[in-house]
Amino acid sequence: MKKTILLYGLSLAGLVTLLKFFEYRLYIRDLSLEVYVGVVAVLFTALGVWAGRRITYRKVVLASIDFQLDETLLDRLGISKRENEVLELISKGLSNQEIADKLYVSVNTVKTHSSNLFQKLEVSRRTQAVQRGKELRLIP
Amino acid sequence: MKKTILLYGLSLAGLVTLLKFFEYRLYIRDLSLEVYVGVVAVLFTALGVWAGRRITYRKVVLASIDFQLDETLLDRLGISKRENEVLELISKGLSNQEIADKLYVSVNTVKTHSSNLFQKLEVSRRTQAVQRGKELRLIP
DNA sequence: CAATAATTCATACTTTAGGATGAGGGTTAC
DNA sequence: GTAACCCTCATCCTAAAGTATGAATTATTG
Repeated sequence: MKKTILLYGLSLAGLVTLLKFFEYRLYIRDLSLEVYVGVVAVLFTALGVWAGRRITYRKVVLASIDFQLDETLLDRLGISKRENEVLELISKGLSNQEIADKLYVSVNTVKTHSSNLFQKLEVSRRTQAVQRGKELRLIP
Repeated sequence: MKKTILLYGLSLAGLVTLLKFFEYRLYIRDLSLEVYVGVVAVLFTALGVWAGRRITYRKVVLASIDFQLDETLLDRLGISKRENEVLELISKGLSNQEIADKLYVSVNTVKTHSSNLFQKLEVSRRTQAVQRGKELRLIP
């Protein structure tokens, strides 16, 4: 955000310099008012496009990357921390064994977690769990 | 797209009208050049922001909604129509049996398709296939 | 402290998935 | 027509996933 403000400030400074240059030439009378205003319009349109793209990009794209989990949703569904971890790893395409290795627990434990998780998500397979998890915004 | 162009044209027309009004007042000498240029700058910045947002929104958001499959990609990977269908249904969380029912074929056939599919996607499980399929933009 | 919930693990069993292979029928292109 | 695909199906086998149940441990909370 600070970077954006800085960039915006620098752009504005550059623009003002440019404008003053054109304004100077306007008073020297080798530039018509129409051309001057045209230059201003083009420059500020470009600035606006740049800003608009940046704002929208941050809103839309970064919002989906900087995924923030709704903790209260987990509570409502009665999904524990561990179960949620398992869900995330399942969604990454890991097998139960790989999940077990990553969490330093046995496969049986992973199976228990996933089984309980499926009940709470009202599904019966891991692929469905991933779908449901994305619907509920439990996973990105 | 046509709508965008139409809107853009109308906006420009409105802007030009506004500008001519201000230009008129400028010549009447009750407006300074600085104010006139300031108005121009603000108006065109707003126009740019609007256009920039719209362009980015269409690119980013609508591209993910109006999913369009790249046929050449399927060719390059050697994935057949049927295999691609199976991939889509897998990504929807269906079991092999459910896929078989939906496609009116036997489970064995679905297994053959999915097995061949996994080889072409270089994965070994359906969850990984879904991941890879999304990476490659084979599925939305 | 007692009740509750979460985490861990095991065992036994069923179901689903996946791999390997062969094979018949249909299209398409050379 | 025949070679190359694609789609279909089957069989056999292994691996992974999922269900059910019980139990021990550890926080946590009333």
